Amino acid sequence: MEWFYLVSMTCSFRSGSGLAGYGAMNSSKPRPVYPPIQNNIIFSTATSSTSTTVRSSFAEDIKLEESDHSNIDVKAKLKRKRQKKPTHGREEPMNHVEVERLRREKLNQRFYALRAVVPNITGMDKASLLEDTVRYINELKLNAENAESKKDAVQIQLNKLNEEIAEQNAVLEFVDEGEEQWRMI
Amino acid sequence: MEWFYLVSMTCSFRSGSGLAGYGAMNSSKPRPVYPPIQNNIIFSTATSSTSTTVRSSFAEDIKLEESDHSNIDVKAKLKRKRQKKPTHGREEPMNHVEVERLRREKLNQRFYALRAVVPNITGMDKASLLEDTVRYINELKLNAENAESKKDAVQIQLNKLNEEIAEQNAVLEFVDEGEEQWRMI
DNA sequence: GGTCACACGTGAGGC
DNA sequence: TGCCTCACGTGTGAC
Repeated sequence: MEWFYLVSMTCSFRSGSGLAGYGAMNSSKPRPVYPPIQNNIIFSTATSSTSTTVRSSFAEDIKLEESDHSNIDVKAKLKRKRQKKPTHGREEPMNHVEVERLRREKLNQRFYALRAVVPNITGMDKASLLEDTVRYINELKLNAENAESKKDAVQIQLNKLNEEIAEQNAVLEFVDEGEEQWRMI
Repeated sequence: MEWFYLVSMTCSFRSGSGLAGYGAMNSSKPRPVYPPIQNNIIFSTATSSTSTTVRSSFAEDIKLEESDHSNIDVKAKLKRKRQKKPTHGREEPMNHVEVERLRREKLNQRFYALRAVVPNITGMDKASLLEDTVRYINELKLNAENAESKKDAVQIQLNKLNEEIAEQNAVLEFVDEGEEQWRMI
């Protein structure tokens, strides 16, 4: 496992080597691997004290990296390159390549952010991630619904008890009043 | 807007025309557009009676299509094609193409399913979808947490009131008993 | 005409 | 070993 590297390395050194020849510079890029957050480990729904902290800071790193590098630096570079060459034979579709690379990069960052938010991920591929995301959203919806209905039920019980207590207080007051009147006689 | 078509059209007619020449049959495929479910309309969190039904049936369609077509039919076809040609000049990487197509298709179905589950989608592209998904998950988490804590608070109040009522009942019983004894004298 | 987003085929690499 | 997933460059249609 010597090819392990972090997520933000995907956004590094994007300036040179933009030749239009296809499949030439493809071998220098290792396959990305995801940081070992909740890989193949089934968590119960109650273990969210430590992992949440780690994942939150991780998502913040992603967000900072995304809003700093992608949206300003690369786009300005693209603008400059575009104005230099109006229409040539081979250097024209280079910015298209870079734009596409940027789009892919952004999409992958969103995937990483999603991976940081969704627990109980069963697989490492993107399809499994999306599947688990749908499952998790439905689960959360059900939980919220259950908690809400339980809260409503308890609230109804509490209101009923409040009425009961008010009634009992009225009875007590009446008894006290009668007792006092009875004593005055 | 005459190029509007449904989602399940992406999964149709995948059998023939697998030539290795690139970019030939690409012009007959229009740009995919997503069904008009909650597009640019901001829903509040309380409107989930009609839209949920529509989205649920839609997700079921996706699920059925995926588990029927992708996992059995195409894979069996790939197995047969693979055993026929061991190593040839041009027909060998065709199954790779088809496998890749299948993978892309599956991933897109997951994207559609996610789009059916997540409300308040701000953009039509995949990156925005994932961004809104993360936002929605955090929102749901917060909602569940709030409902749970509210439920706990109301439950505590109810327990306190129950104790109070029991105490008052004891007092009443004591008063009744004393009154009875006082009357017997 | 330029931008954006997408699907496609393809090489590479991990399991 | 083959199977599967991924990133890449490219073509293309809609804005």
